[in-house]
Amino acid sequence: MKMSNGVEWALHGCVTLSQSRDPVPAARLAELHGTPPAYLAKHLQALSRAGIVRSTAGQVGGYLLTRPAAAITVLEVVQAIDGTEPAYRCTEIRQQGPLAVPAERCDRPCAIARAMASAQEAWSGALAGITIADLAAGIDADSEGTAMADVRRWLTATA
Amino acid sequence: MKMSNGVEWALHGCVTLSQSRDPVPAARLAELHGTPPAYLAKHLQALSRAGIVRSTAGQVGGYLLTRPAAAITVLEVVQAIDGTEPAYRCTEIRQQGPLAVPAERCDRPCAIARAMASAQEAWSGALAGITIADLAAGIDADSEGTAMADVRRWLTATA
DNA sequence: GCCCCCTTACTCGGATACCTAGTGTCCGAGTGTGTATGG
DNA sequence: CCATACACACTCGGACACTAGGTATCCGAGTAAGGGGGC
Repeated sequence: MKMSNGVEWALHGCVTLSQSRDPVPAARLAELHGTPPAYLAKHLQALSRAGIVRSTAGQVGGYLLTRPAAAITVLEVVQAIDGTEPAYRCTEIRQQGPLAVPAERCDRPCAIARAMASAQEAWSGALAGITIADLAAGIDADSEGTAMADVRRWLTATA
Repeated sequence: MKMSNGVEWALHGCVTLSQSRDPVPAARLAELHGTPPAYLAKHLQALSRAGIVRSTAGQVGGYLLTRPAAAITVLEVVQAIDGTEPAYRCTEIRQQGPLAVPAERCDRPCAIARAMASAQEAWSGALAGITIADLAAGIDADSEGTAMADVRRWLTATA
């Protein structure tokens, strides 16, 4: 089970975008995070499709959050990049083989699928309880309150 | 984020093995579950390496659980097949780019990594709280108490 | 001086190669059983 | 009748192809700004 690497870039990108009131081009974000520009752009497209960011074309265009950072959960970003379907997919092997269970009695998921689904639920719940604003606050706390100010300064410096 | 398909087979296989006191060959398990025999064998090898099942060679050999089903958690089986490292791997991009944080101040994981780790913890905790015995009981309950008896009968029938 | 149009440079967006990791399969090494033989 | 040695059939284990999804990249379509020209 491996999560797409783009999730990390998308989360960092959203935190950065939360500090800007003007659109930020993908190339600028890539420069700040030291990531391949084109690949980061691909993931930003996914965020755009999910309605988390809004893109503006043209000369001073770029990406911008559609909502306040406190209204965007980590779960939304993860699902936008990595997809919404759960990690465990039941292939209904209980309906296979000599002891197959008839399909009519498989109205509810089997016990194994239920167990995996409950774990997935716990995971999703944890991520849904954290917002981009929380992440920004955490990063700020780690750097004694200077990190976000530095980001804001850097974004406006070369703009 | 996609979990290996072999996890489902391994869990079903462990439930089946919990119903047998004699070794069960991989080919027999594959027949019961309708899965490719060679591929299932590959995953059983992983379970063997993890110490969850014990293999016996020879004419009446096969696989057997090393512990009571109530002492084997779903988490163990999942990690044996899918690996122990978490789905999210932080690449420390905070140390990249023009606003890089010096490595000396990165003694603890960044806020994003902490958020993902807490979610992973919730997921692992949920799976660690369910045992193979619980799964067997759940499957039994779904079929009004006949499923495990049918498995035991089938295992001894063609042995 | 003001308005309109055009050029320009910059942006995103999707379509296109590459590469790792999961999927699936096969054959060889090892082992315990069962039988045939000799005492 | 019992012990021993052998041959056998069956088991696992690791090594070998194949395929899908993630990784990385590029170029074209579209747009807003800014400058130049006309009124």
